[in-house]
Amino acid sequence: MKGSRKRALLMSDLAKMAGVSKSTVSRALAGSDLVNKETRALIQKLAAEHNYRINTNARNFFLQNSLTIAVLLPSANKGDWRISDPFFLELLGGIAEAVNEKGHQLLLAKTHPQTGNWIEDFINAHTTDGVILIGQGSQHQKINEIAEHFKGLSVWGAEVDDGQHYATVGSDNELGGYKATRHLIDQGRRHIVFLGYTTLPEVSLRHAGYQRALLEVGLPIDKQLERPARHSRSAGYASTKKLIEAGVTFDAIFAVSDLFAMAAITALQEEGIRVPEDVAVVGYDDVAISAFYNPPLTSIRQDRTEGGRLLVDNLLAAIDGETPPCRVLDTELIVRKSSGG
Amino acid sequence: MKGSRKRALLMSDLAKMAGVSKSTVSRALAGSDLVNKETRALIQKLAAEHNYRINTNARNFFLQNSLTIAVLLPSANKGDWRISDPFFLELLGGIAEAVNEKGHQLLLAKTHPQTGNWIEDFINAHTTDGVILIGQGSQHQKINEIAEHFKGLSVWGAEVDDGQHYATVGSDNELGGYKATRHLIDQGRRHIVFLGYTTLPEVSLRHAGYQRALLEVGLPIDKQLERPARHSRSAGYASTKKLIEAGVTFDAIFAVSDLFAMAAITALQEEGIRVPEDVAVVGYDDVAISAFYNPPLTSIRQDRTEGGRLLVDNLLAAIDGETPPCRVLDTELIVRKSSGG
DNA sequence: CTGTTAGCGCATTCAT
DNA sequence: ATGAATGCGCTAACAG
Repeated sequence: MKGSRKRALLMSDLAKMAGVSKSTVSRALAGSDLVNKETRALIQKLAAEHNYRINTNARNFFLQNSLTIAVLLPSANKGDWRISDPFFLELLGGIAEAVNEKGHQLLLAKTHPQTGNWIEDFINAHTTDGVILIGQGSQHQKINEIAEHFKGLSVWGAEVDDGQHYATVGSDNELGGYKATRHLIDQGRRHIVFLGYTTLPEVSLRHAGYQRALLEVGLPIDKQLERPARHSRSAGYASTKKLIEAGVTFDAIFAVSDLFAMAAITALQEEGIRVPEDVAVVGYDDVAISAFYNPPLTSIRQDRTEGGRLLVDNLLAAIDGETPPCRVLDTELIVRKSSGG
Repeated sequence: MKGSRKRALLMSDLAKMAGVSKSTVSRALAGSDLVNKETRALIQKLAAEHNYRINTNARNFFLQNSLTIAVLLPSANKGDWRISDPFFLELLGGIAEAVNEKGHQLLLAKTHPQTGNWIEDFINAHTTDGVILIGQGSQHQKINEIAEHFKGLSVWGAEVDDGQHYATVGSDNELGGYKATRHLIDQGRRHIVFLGYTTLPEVSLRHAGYQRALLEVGLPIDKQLERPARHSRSAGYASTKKLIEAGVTFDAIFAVSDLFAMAAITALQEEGIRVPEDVAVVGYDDVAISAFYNPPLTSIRQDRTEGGRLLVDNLLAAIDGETPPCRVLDTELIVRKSSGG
């Protein structure tokens, strides 16, 4: 570290102090039983007293690993980082927790999927032991190709097909979509808008759940009510505005993210449409602010702590040569005022 | 990287292919003029074709640096990561942008200030070139002690005093507090609550601005209106509830963060108090969701992109042995519906 | 139980 | 303009 001037303490220094060899110090610090209890204690005391810190660079270099895990957040365009969705942040928190528990460090990187250098850069730079991808987006093909020859991958998203070479972690999207829609139906709503971009695997599954709920109670599937809006705040707003302008009749909205739901509600209220009286709204993710939204937002909760843990578990397993399974998290319907409950 | 089995391509491999020595390859890849134009081109072509990636570990080890910057996010208690405030996330986005531009990587770490292992661990682990601290919190003393003998520090927060050994980057908190309060006064409000925990340097300055605005127009400083609530969502909610229960008269709230403001608004509305008709509210940060809150939130905007850039600039300067100055960012009042505008 | 030796992959003298 | 030799700090054989 350039910042501190004085030469750092080395193992050889400790060795001199303790009157032993570097190897013994190395072993003692690693807690090896191979070394005499007293010498070990002495060395550890010395290290603590002199505030010795191992040179991680040297260690990683020798060990050919880094105890570091990269988390890649796809960013649509510069500035508009998708991480701006609190859900990803909360998930990141869960990942950080788990990564720390495993004694690893977390490297955070943004990526444009468009840009050539992508996952591969990390893979080969030897700078991380593995890569967690947050959101597979519409990159399944590309990811799958990479996963074919590289195993240190763990992906937040949805299982796509059987020929998939990487494991995903994600909530039970189909069931989540079903629960949300079913809840709206149970509130007496009949014209339920689906707000989301079904090209994304996760969203596509939520959409399947939406349709299942409708069919189950004999409601028609009205294409007019399916708004293929992109996964962003402003798009949710614009989409809802267009829906209103088009004069489409609806009494509920299922939005595939809370942020999206909030944007929709903003649009509704600007038009004098009341939530939940005129239109009931359910979101997805149960982001922290949702409880403090006005009206408080009904949402489908995904457990990010558990999600982060599973992502890390899967990754470490993959690095060890195992083939971890795709994991599906429970979803929970959190009923608040926005759905009329 | 354990994940990929086949031995990685080394410089010596490229050297063999090109029929030159390792040194030449090293120089060619670094773009040195010392090497013949044609050989250089050949080597670079070869490297690209065979998808050569330099072993970052080895490089860092030799160079004694890491091209890595750690960002430390203080977390109050496990699980409740302060990063859950979108503002920090947005700031993190700005930092990531700047870090990338400088060709560095970003290591993200949570820390409990209580826990012994803190900044020092990073400093001595040689794993990062420097450390960015997000929010000095109430740790000024501790940080200052560290900064005395270690220069690779850059801190988001507020300048505390002249004997300070580290540089901060932050918005003009006093002016921000003033602008917010003055705006409420201009809306005809007279009983303005200050919601924030003044132990934090940043908040203390915002509070100073609050008082300046009041004094300027001859309004009394009413201690009853100053709520020393902690910097968290739920506390903002609880604090506001208590204020109402106590029967204190007020017609406006200046909250020191948007999240805080939203929590307050939720509390108000639960009690049937209308925003902005009965109570006008101004927040701080102008977080992305604020525009889509209901009512849309008036707030003091801090430029996180610029903030991130300055934090990184300051850090790199500090690492190079310079003594960068504390930076103060402009603030901008964004008027939306919550303040009655 | 402990010391000696060697080498990870790179960038950099110092030669040519 | 290029090559040979050196060493960064550590761990892991291999000997004792």
